[in-house]
Amino acid sequence: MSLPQIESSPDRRTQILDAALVCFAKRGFHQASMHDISAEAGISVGLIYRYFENKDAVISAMADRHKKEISEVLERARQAPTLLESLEILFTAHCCEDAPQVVSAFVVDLYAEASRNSHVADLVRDVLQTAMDGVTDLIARSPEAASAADGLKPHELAELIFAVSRGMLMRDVLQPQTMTAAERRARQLEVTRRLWRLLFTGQTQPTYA
Amino acid sequence: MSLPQIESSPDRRTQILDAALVCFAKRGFHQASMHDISAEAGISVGLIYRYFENKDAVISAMADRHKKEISEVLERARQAPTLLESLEILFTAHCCEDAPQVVSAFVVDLYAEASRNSHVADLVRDVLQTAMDGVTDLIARSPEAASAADGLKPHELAELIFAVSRGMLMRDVLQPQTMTAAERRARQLEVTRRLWRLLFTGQTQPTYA
Amino acid sequence: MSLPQIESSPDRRTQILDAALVCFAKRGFHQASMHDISAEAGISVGLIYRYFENKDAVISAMADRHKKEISEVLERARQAPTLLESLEILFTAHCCEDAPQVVSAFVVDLYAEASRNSHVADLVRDVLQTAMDGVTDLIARSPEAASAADGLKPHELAELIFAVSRGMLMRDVLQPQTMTAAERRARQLEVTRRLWRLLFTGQTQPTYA
Amino acid sequence: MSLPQIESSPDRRTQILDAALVCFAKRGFHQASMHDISAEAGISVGLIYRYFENKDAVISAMADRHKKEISEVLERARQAPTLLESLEILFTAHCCEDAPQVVSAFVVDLYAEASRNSHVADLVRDVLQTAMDGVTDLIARSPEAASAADGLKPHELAELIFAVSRGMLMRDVLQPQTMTAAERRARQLEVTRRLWRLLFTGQTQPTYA
DNA sequence: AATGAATGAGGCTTCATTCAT
DNA sequence: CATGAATGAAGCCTCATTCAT
Repeated sequence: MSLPQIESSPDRRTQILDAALVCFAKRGFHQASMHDISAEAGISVGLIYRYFENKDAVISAMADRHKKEISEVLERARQAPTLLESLEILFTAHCCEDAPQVVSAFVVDLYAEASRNSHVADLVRDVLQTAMDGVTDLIARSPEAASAADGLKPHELAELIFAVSRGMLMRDVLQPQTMTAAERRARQLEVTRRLWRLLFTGQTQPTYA
Repeated sequence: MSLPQIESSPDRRTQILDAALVCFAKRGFHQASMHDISAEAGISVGLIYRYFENKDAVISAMADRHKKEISEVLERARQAPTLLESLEILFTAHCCEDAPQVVSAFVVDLYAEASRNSHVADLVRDVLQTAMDGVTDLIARSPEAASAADGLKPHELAELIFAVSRGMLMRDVLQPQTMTAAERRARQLEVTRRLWRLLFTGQTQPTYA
Repeated sequence: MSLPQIESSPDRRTQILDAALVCFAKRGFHQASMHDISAEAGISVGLIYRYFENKDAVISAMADRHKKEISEVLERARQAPTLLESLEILFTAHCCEDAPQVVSAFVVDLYAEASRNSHVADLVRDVLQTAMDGVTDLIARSPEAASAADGLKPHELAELIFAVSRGMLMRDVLQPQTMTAAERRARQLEVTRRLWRLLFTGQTQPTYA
Repeated sequence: MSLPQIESSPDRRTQILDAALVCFAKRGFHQASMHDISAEAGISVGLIYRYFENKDAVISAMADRHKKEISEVLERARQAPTLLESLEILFTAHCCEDAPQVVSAFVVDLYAEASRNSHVADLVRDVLQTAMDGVTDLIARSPEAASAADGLKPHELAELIFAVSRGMLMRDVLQPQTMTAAERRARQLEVTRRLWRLLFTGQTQPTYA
């Protein structure tokens, strides 16, 4: 596929979206001004309008990119040798990227926005559905699933997993900004393993012991 | 004649906060204008400033009220006869009140705000800590805890419970507004029971083993 | 003349004007709010409107009162045994009252207001004219006037005297608020005497000495 | 193509300050709205904020510009051949510029503002000090000073001169706006000469004594 | 392609004034 | 006589967006 130079240079768009992520995470979608974004990107305000129709388009594009990033994470998770490792990848994706709790704040804002902006809501729902389907599939195909706790079906397990994931991400936002990405990651991993043992280790700890 | 004079009539404050909740949920903290709130409350803009120093104070007061409401829910949960019922109360508190998904959107916004407004962050963290402590205690004292899955300690179980709760609330925000409070409640209950069985039924595997 | 109780109790009016002076001096006519005044007076906002039609009326009444106070100062000056003492009274009137540089700020504001509010302008002009006439008369009748410097006529001398007086008052406003009323007074007296020697001591210091 | 980009085009600033002067003189610092200023300048409100941080900054800049104008007047006064001419320049500077009594009203307002705004107070005090020093120096070096009345020292003479100057300016504000700049100038000149004769003609008494 | 000056609507907040009690 | 809750117009300021260069 040839990339027509019209309809935006991908590099510029990326540059702007990178800047937007920082600004959105730092101040929120609607508190971040177009000027903030342009300054963060090191370009002029007007230039943003050459690549995005308006601010809402930037937000939508961010949501879109988020969707792609989640897809990639999912792909990586899929290729992990064990289910546990897959889950670890999924649960820590948001805290080891470039910025520490930047992503968490962005995602919480994304959900908040979704509750009012149906376009964003559709996107987020779509992301979620895709990811859930992927994980459901992952579980269904993993050997551990056989001994899944309590006879829960794969899609029920996936739902619990994602709920915990979202819940931890939401909590992440409250952590003082002094917490490093590594510390956040460690915390997420701990919970992931706890959850994994709970869901897939079959009879957990033998009661009779 | 009652004397509401000194330090603000609680009724007015309540009226304003009720209106603010609707507006905040509908448009978000920063997209909701003071005019929106005054219109929703059926009063003039200026009057809000007799009861709140500024918009931030309204947001803080909302957070504060949220804290008290959570405390009350916790109290009710504490008085439930079984742990399962306690959890059901905790998990459905946000979707059966007066407004349907209003509360969910508000809470997600609250966390988003917390990531930037340290005052709000402190409040939310405080709410969370109190609630977690309460539930930890609840678990520690419940007979089911003895057979808790996987040897998880009460506070670890509480952490998982709250993560799921937050995660479900976050998801709630994506539901089309056509979903009724009852439907949301049903969904929450289902997940709650699933989680409960998982965590507290002792041997997750069939009892006959 | 009997004083009808309608058309305002003089005490309340005085109380309000006293408070207004403090507020006006502290914040300026238009920066001082009616609430400021009521708080300073220890009464409710509404009560001010029982005694004054509106804020402008308070300002006008302040100007009016200023006029009467100047008249009284003038009267005292008239009764002083010597011209120098008369001048000393006139020059220091504004810095020994209850508050220190409160009055100076008020008067400067009064002139500023006069430049836009023709009602106030008329009043201030009237005050000035009356005072000038009084001092002109004082000079004309004093023995020192005979040896007045340079053959200046009484009204020309009066004009100079008032110019210096206003000029010193204006400067007063720049003094850090740490300066006490006594220090201000001392400074004013020094200039007064300098001016007096200059204007009325006949051949000043003999040149030949 | 000139580069006015960085740190504000001086022309725009000047244009805004010119408009602000008119508005401030007409309505006072705090009564003049930003809209008034923008309308007077023929630009939009928002544009002012590209050149000034806020309204206070406009006021400060006006005070700053006043300072520079006074410096220029002082410089011109310094180059006058005789002391009398120097004084005439100083005394009439404010009433012959572009606008008639605009400047007087502005200066009175500036002093009023100085009594509450310490930043402005510092500026005005600085202007005054510089000007006083300049005139003191002017006097000290002029031959007339030798025969100065009454043995007054240069700085004492300067103080009197400035007091009279300020006093006349204050009075200027009361003049009906029908008075032309020329008439104001004439009046100022008359007083200036009177003062000069008084202060510097040596023996005020006829020379034959 | 890129800039940033310019616009103006809209948000937050204050405050003079009124009026029911 | 006195209060202070209530109103709403108006002021300051921000910011998404446009457009001449």
